[in-house]
Amino acid sequence: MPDRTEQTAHEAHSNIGSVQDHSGSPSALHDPVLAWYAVNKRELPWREPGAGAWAVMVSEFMLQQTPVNRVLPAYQRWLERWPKPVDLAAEAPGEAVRAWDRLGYPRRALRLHAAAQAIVERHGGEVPDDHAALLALPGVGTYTAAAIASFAFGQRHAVVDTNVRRVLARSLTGVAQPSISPTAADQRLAVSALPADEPTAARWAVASMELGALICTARTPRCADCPIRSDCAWVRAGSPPYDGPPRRGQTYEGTDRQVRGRLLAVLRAASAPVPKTELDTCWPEPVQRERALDGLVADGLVEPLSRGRYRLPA
DNA sequence: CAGTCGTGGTG
DNA sequence: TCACCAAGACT
Repeated sequence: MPDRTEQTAHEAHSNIGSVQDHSGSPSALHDPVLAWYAVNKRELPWREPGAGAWAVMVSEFMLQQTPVNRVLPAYQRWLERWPKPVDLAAEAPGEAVRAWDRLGYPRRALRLHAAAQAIVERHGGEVPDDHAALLALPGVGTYTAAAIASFAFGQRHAVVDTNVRRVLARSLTGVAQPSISPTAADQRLAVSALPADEPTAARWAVASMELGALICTARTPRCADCPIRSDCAWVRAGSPPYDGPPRRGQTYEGTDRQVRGRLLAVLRAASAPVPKTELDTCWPEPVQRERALDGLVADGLVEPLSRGRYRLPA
């Protein structure tokens, strides 16, 4: 437990630049969150000391929109099979899609494969430590570039994922939920909350994210166990409910995504090319079925062969 | 920039 | 039960 006395009267000189009025002071959060993390962090394979940047990168790709518990087995198998970028780069992209299993969003598998090839071609087979170089890799966006640079190389970057956006929205801005999609304001807020010192900033990045994953959760936050509850602007305001616009529910039944998922499941399970007649059994409605299959081919997830047969890309 | 892209666990 | 949610990227 962090040994903090009750809030040491926040100075009234509040604001940083143009960001909205935070009722909390970012620096007041650092020590409690870091201390909490030291005690409560999960032991995850990509966090082990010898994991390396490739392990971090693989985990980050898999964790894009997929929960930790579902990533773990696929992650283990992946690194066992492809311990270095060059190992994956030498494989057919379809093997990456197959090994991706049912993690969802299989284009991530394709992008990770392409990123491995780019790492071999541009960086001698080593995951680059430069933020701009990372950002230039397929499938690496603002978040993932910062995450790899911070987690794997200890650099100082604002690592802004949905967890961090929620933690900052509550603790600093005082609202129940962050904006629906990431905004420039979120990014600025995260930058302003970053410790100045590089190693401390790197620890803050994982720690604040972990806090969002374990305590400051979306549905039912465990405020009673939160190390910064006494400094949290949202708690101080009486934990007001979310009052913004309704969040779009993501329907799945009957969508192209469901059809794509079914088609790809058949192809993943097949060791030989699959006749289209077999794929046709995946979905009764022909127009949507064709559209889904065409989409998969266009995305490079499926390769059409002669005589109406299909397979994962070679 | 809003839409698209999988899958499964859960409150 | 069923809507909501999970370490986003890309167009």
